[in-house]
Amino acid sequence: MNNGYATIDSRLPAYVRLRDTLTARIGTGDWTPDQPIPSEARLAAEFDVSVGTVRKAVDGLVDEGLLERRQGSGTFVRAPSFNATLFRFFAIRESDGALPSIPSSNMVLRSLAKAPKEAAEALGTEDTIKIVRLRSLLDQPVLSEEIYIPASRFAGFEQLPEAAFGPLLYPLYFERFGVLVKRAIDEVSFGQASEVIAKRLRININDPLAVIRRTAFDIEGKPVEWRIASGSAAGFRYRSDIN
Amino acid sequence: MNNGYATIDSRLPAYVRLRDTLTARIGTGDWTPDQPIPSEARLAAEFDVSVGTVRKAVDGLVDEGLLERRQGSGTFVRAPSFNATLFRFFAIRESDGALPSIPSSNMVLRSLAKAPKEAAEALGTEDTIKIVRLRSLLDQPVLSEEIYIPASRFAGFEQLPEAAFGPLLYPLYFERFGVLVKRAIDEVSFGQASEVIAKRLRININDPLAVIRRTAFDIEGKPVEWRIASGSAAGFRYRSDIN
DNA sequence: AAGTGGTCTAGACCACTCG
DNA sequence: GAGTGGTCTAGACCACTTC
Repeated sequence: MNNGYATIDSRLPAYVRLRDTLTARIGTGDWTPDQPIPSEARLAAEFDVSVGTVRKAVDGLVDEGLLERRQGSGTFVRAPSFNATLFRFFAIRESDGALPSIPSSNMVLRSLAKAPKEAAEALGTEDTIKIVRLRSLLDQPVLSEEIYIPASRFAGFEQLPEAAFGPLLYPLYFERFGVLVKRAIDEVSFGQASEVIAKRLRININDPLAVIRRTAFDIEGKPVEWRIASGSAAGFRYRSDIN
Repeated sequence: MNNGYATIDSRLPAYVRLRDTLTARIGTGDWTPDQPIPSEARLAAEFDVSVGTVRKAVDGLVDEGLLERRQGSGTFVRAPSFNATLFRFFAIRESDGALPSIPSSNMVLRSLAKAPKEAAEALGTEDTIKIVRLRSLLDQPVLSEEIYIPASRFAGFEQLPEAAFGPLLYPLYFERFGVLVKRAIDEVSFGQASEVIAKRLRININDPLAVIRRTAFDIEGKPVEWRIASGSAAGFRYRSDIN
């Protein structure tokens, strides 16, 4: 890992420095997913290294999922593919009919708030923006989410227009705040519905509840989001692919 | 993916053919984790390719976790590292005291058996060996497991001496049957304890239950194990690292 | 036909481990 | 000091996409 600070040169291998440089360039949004980035030969010339070294740098970013090669066309920035990777736990189904779609989202609250202990520990700060959402499938609420993000990195988030929000937050993080979620740790457990949660989900108090806590990290490994999501345990499915 | 059969030559790139050849050689156990495999230069000579091509083949296997490079020493077969990767869901704790250790295991039953529908579908065969285990932490049963493995690939499994079994099955699969678990899909859900399960786990009938279904796959992507594990929902934790 | 990534080579020198 | 992997080069030819 790195120390969390801008690790520019030191005496790292050329391909590592190039990789970091490219990562930064991707992060700024200079390059868009619809245009190829400069060709390997061009990059080699620009950075005064051999094509082989460029390939090795690009290889790393392809592995990380940031870039995508298309033979004959060029190399492209990948539109964040949170679809497949980070949203596997919405394989919630109703009465055995498979429903793999992404739930719609209703914003309940957005405000500056002091993070609760668990979130503050995960994020390393109490100074956060709190987001409460209700996610529904076919107008049926299935998941109640409480999300905390560091106010320092998401300044102004609480004032974004409603229209800016789609069903997924991570693309928004990236587009508006340059925060790219790269990795997350989920923890699934079971509990019972509190009064508030029961009302939101339209279930009874003390009904069994599935609870997912997630800490999400950016490219540099710094925590950028903590969330806790609750849904009725009945019919709940969490799928995880272990490689 | 490949078709599941020995995909030797066809007109694949040299590094792919070499990678497959090396994989096969690792699978047979010719190479042991305590001895380096032949050096890159040696492999290049043996297979009549350049060192760069050998590196690319080895790179792939390192990424897959089958090999491990040690600069100055050589490249080694990795002792199956199921520890870190495939056993993340045993972060079960008791009353808030973190207990990250691997649970011990008591064999309850081993026999040839017709797989239940779910297992048969996952494995593609009904002809299986059934294993029932009880896993405990500090003499407290925490997880009841029912495991099905294809009889064709694990012939004689039901007759292995008790002594052959450690707390983990995957190393055994590899050492005795050459089956290397490479990937698995877990599904966590919620249920209630049946009479049998309740008795095994020493809880009450209908107590809330966490249920984990897993399908495990070998290097070639063929399913080699289906299991269902149940534990009391209270205090249950399933951790998942998403990259 | 031009330009891109995909494969492959043959060699150089460096950094590290080990006897 | 010998042997190993780690980095890097400069070039070749192939396969594919696009115009």
